[in-house]
Amino acid sequence: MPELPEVENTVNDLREAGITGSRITAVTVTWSRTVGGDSDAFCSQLHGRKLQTVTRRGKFIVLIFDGDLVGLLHLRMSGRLSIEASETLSGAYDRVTLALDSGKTDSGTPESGRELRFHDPRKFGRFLLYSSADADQVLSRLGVEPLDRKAFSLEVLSRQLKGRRRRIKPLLLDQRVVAGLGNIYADESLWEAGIHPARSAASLQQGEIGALVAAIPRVLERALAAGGTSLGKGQSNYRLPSGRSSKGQNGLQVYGRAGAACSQCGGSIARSMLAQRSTHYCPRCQPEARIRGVLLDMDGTMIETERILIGSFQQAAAEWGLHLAYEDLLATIGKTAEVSREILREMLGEVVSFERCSKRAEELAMEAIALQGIARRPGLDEFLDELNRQGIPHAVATSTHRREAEYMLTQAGIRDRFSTVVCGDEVSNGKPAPEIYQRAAAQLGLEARDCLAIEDSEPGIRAAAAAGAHAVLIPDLVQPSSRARFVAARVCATLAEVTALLREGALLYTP
DNA sequence: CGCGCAGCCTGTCCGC
DNA sequence: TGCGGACAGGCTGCGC
Repeated sequence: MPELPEVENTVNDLREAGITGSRITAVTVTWSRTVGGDSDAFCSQLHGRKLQTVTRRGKFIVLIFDGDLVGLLHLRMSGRLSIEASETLSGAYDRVTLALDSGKTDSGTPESGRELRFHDPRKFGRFLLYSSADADQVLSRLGVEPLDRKAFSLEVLSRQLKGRRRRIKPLLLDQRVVAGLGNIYADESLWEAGIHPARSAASLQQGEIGALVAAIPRVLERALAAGGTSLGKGQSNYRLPSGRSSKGQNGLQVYGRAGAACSQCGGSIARSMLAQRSTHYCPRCQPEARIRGVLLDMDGTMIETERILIGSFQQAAAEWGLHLAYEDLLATIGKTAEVSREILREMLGEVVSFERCSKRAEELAMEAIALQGIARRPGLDEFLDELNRQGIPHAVATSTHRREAEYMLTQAGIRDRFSTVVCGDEVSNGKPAPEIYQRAAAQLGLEARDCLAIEDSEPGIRAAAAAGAHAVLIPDLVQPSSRARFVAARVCATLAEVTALLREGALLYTP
């Protein structure tokens, strides 16, 4: 049950209750395994000791007694401590009870006897005694304290994660790595850092580790301030020793919220099993992004056809005496085919039909291409080289019809770099419908959600996102709309930037 | 090294 | 209402 904030609150509550300085006058154990199997040894060791200090390390409550005796108390799933007057009836789940002498309060008034009771329905909790040297040895196996600002740094966590192929969530739950995180706060922290729980630790970028280093203390401090997290109302629920209530559960963003809306993106919180623990996350804010293939748009993404097409259309219109502004034509880029057709139709007015003009424009474009070829967009060659180097299959996913696409790819000198090309005339619904991307992924033998899709236009990025691909937007001639930015998983300035991410492994999150 | 699984325990909740 | 199964905030040990 309890994680670091609940344990910390418990410790604080014990301190406030003023039990330090008390002497143990009687010890009762009703479940011997709680104390390591030998109740008699436990009782006789504790009897007559004076409790000197109560502290916490990770999820352990550390009770320091006089005479080199240290109690390490772990609440595990359902453990709870309470301080009660001796005459209070003992509960059915009290596994260990320490009677404390009537110490003096600050004012010097004698108190009636009190008892520290270890209540633990599920019996997983442990209360073991050690010499201080042995206790140190046990505690030394724990990882860094996440609330220790100095100790819990980017460098320290980076070192812990470096080269480890283990998934990040089980790693965070490993007390040897970070001491005190449990299932709730591991999920919450990963959500806050925007990291998918199944990402391999080694795949995390410095920036992501930085986000985690910031998120973990934030999440824990918030829970601490709220008095811990208490779920449900049953016997095994967390309560403070004093019986005060906690309300940290109200601040949870993902834990126990499967199916509910993510407060950041409105998407649905998912729940799955990871390392036998239920795991909650937002698939949109915490993308897994297992990139197994890359799908590339053609016009504007790989080759500079948009400029040629605009120029040709302008030239064609001029043959009918119409002088269209380059900027106005530019505005048709990034619209769906239907919308841009309507805009162009309006520009041409009664002078010439859209069909005639675009047919002429196409001829002119082909002439221009035949004459000058088509330029590849900067960084394309290096990007394709990198894909080949890493053995990542890739395909073209274009709205352009087969005949023109083949011609343009050939003229641009990249036709032989693709064995898979899906064209607009081969699907029933063009972009922004997801069909082109779905088909391209299928032809690579993949699912679109395992693919990176690279696009320059809004309909394209919408198609890619709708197919479930990890959609990267590289704006070409027009500034991306806010909607395009919203659906894109990432916006990059150039293909070179994507190549760099690919080299770093930032787009290749191994599960 | 990292994963999955069983085990340790009892209570609660959900569907039938 | 009863009954079986899934699941619960933790951690360990084992086999692959």
